[in-house]
Amino acid sequence: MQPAPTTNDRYDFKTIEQRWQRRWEEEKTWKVSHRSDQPKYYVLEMFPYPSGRIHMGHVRNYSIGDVIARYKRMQGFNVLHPMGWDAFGLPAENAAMKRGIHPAAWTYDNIDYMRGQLKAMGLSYDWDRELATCRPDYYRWEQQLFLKMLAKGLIYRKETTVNWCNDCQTVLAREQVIDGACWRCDQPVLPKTMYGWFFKITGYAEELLADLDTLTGWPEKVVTMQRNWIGKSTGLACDFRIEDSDQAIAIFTTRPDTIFGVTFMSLAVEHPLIDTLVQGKPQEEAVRAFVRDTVLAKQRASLDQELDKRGVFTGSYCLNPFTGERVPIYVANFVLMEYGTGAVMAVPAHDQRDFEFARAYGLPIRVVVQPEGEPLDPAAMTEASEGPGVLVNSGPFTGMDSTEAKQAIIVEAERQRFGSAHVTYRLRDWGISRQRYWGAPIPVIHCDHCGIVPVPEADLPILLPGAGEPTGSHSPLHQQPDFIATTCPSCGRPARRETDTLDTFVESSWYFARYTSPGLDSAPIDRKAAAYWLPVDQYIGGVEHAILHLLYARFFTKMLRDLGYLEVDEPFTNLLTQGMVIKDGAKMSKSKGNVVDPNELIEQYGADTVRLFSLFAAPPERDLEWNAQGVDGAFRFLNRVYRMVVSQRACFDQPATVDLDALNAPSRALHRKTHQTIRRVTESIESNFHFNTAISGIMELVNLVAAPVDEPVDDAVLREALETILTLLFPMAPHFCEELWQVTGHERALNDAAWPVFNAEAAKEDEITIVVQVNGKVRTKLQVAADTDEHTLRRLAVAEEKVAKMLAGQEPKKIIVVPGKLVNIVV
RNA sequence: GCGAGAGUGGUGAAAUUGGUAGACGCACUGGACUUAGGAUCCAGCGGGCCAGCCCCAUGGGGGUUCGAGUCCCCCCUCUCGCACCA
Repeated sequence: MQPAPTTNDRYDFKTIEQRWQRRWEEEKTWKVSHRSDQPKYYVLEMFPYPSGRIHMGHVRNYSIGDVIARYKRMQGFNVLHPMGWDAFGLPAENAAMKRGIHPAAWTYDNIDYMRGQLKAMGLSYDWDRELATCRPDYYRWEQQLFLKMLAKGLIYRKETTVNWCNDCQTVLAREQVIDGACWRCDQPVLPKTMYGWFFKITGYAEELLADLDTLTGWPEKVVTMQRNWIGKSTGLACDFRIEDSDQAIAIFTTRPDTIFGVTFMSLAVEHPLIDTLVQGKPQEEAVRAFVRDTVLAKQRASLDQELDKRGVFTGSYCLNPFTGERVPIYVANFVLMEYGTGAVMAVPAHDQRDFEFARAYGLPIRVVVQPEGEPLDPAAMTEASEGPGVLVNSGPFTGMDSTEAKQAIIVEAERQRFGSAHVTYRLRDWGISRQRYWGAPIPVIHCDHCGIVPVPEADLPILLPGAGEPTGSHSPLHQQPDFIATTCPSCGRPARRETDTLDTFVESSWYFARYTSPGLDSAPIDRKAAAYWLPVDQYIGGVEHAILHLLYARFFTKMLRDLGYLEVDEPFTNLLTQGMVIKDGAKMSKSKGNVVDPNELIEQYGADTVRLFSLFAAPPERDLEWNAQGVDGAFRFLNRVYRMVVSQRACFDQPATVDLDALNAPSRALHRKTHQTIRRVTESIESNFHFNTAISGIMELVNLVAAPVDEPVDDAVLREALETILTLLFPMAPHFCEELWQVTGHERALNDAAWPVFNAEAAKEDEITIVVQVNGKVRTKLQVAADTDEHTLRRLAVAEEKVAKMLAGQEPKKIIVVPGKLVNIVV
C-alpha cells in the first residue's frame, strides 16, 4: 500500500515507471503471433536511423503509435507493433572517419543506447521482432530478393552521367551537390559517366499511379505529391526526318494540335544526334562551344534557378511530317535530356518557353490555335497563348476544336506511320548504386568471360568486409582488393566482385514485411505470416517521406507480390503524417540550438507526462509548438488524478454496480458524464486519432469528480468514474494508470482490460438547455426535459418574457425548431 | 508558375460538420492556506458602453440561409511540395 500523499507530494514516477517497465520486459507482454483467432491490427511507426539519441520528433511519432497499439489491443485486436533500425547510411561512415572507429561499432552503440531510451518511454513493442538493416541476417535476404528481381528483369545496369567528387571518390546524390561543389569537401563536382544498377520502377508507373485511387486512408496531400512525381503525360510521339539524311529526330508532345505551328526544333545539349548534325558545318565550332558552356553552366546553377533561354543554330534542318516544311534545328539550354526524347518541336505561338526563345533569336511565330475573342497577332503577342481554341493554318484540321484535334492528329500520324499515341512519365528508374562502404553489397560478380554473373543463392550473404571486427577496414569496397578478388561461379576463372552497395532506401522498402517473420532463416518473408499481418493497417511518420520512401515501399510491395511473397497490392492502408515539433517558431535542430532533450524531460517529469503532453498539445497531423509550461500542466494533471484516486480509494471496496434508481442528482450527473466521456474519447480516437480532444474529455470528467457537491456521490458511481478515467487514460499514460489500477486493488493488469463501452441510456441527458433565438441571435435559454416535443418548445419559447417583449404583440413570421437544440423566432 | 494545406483570444487549440464561438490546457489577475510558494485550492480571464443573456468579434469583401468559423464567389497572407516535364 502506498502511504497517503500529502499535498506537497508528487507521485513517484521514477519508481513506478521502472517497476512496470521491468514487468513488461520480463513477461514479454506484447509478444504476438500470427496464429490467433483475433482480428489482426498492424500499427507501424517509421523506423529510426540510429543517429545517437532520440529526439522529440521520435517521441511524438512513437507516442502516437503506442496509443493506437494499446487502444487496439483493448478493443480486442491481435496487435503487431514492432520496432527496428534503419541502420545503413552515410552518417555512420562520417562518424567513423571523425572518431577513428568502425561504422558498425558506432551504429550498434547507438542502437543500444536508443533502444534503452525507447524502453524508458514505456512503448509497447514486441521487441522479439526487432531488426537492424545492417545485420547480415537482414541484408542477406535483401541480397536474395535482389537476385530474384534481377532474374525477373526488374533490375538492370546501365551507364549514366553522375555527380562525382574526386576527393571523396564517390557519387553524390543531387541533394549533396551545393552550388556545384561537394557538400563535404567543397571541391567542384564533376560529371562522370559510369555504370550503375537500377530498379525498373517505371515498369510499375501505371499501377503506382492507378492504385493511388485506392489509398483512401492516406492524406490527400501525399497522394497528390506522388501523382505529380509520377507525372503522367499523354500525347504524340513522332519523327521529324533530318533533311538529306536517313535519320530522324524523335519528339514527344502533349500538344499535337499545334504541330502545324512548328517553326524550329530544339535539342538538349546532351542529345546524341548533335555530333552528326554539326559535322563539317560552318556552325560546328559554335555549337560545340555552346554545348560545353551550357553543361558547365547547368552544373553551377543552383537547382531552383531558371536560366535565360539561350541556344545556337546547328546549320541543319528537319522536316515537319505533316507539312514537309523545312524546320531549322537548334540546340537549346532549356531542353531536358531526361524527359521525353530530349528534342522538342517548338511552337512559339503556343508555348511560353518557345516563345521566349523565338523572340530572343528572331524566329517566326505562327498562330495555329485561335482562342475565343480577339484574333491573335504574332507581332503583337507578349506571351504565348497556351489555352484551347479553334485550329487555323492547320491544313485539313483547320476549323477543328483544339481538344478534338489532339486526337485527330494522333490518328493521322498513326495512319501515315510517322508517329503514334504515347505516354510519358516524369518518374525515372531508381538508381540504387552507391560507391560507399556502409551499405548492403550488391551480390553479383563480373567475369571477363561470362559477363555479369549473379552470386549463387547458396553463397549468400555477401558479407560487408571488416564489419565483424572493430578495427576492420571500412574503405569503399572498390578500394578493398581482398573483397574484390573472387572466382566466377559460372566458369571458375578469376573474377571481380561488384563493389557498389545498395541505396539505403532499399532496406526501408520491405522492412515492414520482414517484421512479420522475425528471425526466419530460410527465406526473406514467411508467406503465411505476411498474409496474416499485411497490409499495415496504420503507418505513422513524417511527411518528409511522402515521395521517396513511401513510393519505393509501394513499388517493392508490388514486386514482392509478383515474386509470390506477398498477397497485397499496397503496403499501408492508412497513413498518418504527423507534424513537426517546433520550438520558437522553427523545427527543432542542433544548428538552431532549440532542441529539447527527451532524456532530461523523462528524468524530470517521467515518461507518462512527456507522452501525455506531446499528445495533448496539438492534433497529430499538425505541427506541435513545444511549450515547457505545457509539460508542467500535463504533470500537474497526472498528480491531480493521482491524489484524487488515492484519496478516494475507499470506493473501490464497493462493487461497481450502479443502481440507477437509487441515485441522487450529483451521482446521476457523474454517471452520465462518465458515459459521455467514454463516447467522446472513443470517437476522438476512432475518427482521426485526435488525442488532444480525447484528453480534454478525460480532464472534464476529472474536473467533475473533483467538483464540490451538495450531497455525497454514490460509491459505485464514483468507482465507475475513477475506473473509467484510468482505463481511458491508460494508452497515453500506461505506467501511471497501471500503478493506480493496482493500488486500488485490481488483480488483473489494466493492460489486459477491455476498452469500456458506453451505455447510450446512461449518457443521455434528462434535462437539456434549449437556445431561444430571435432572428438568429441568442436571446434566452430554456431548461427543459430532454424529450420535450416541438410544439411545447414553440409554446415555451414564445412565452418567454424577453421574446414577448421583442415581439411587441406581433405574430412571429416563422418559427424554426431544432429538437434538442434551439428555437429560432423570425420577426 | 503549378499543386496541396492553413488563417479563430495573450497563447496551444475546441466547436457533435449549418445551430449558444472560444471546450480543455498554458499564461495572466485576484483571493484562501502557508515561515515560504515555482505546491495545492477557490474565483476571474476575446473586445467595447463593462449597466444587462446590449453591441462588436473566427484574415478581408460580397453572397446563400431563419441562422455561417463551417457552404458559394472574389481578394490578402503564411506554410509545404514540385518546378524550363515539351
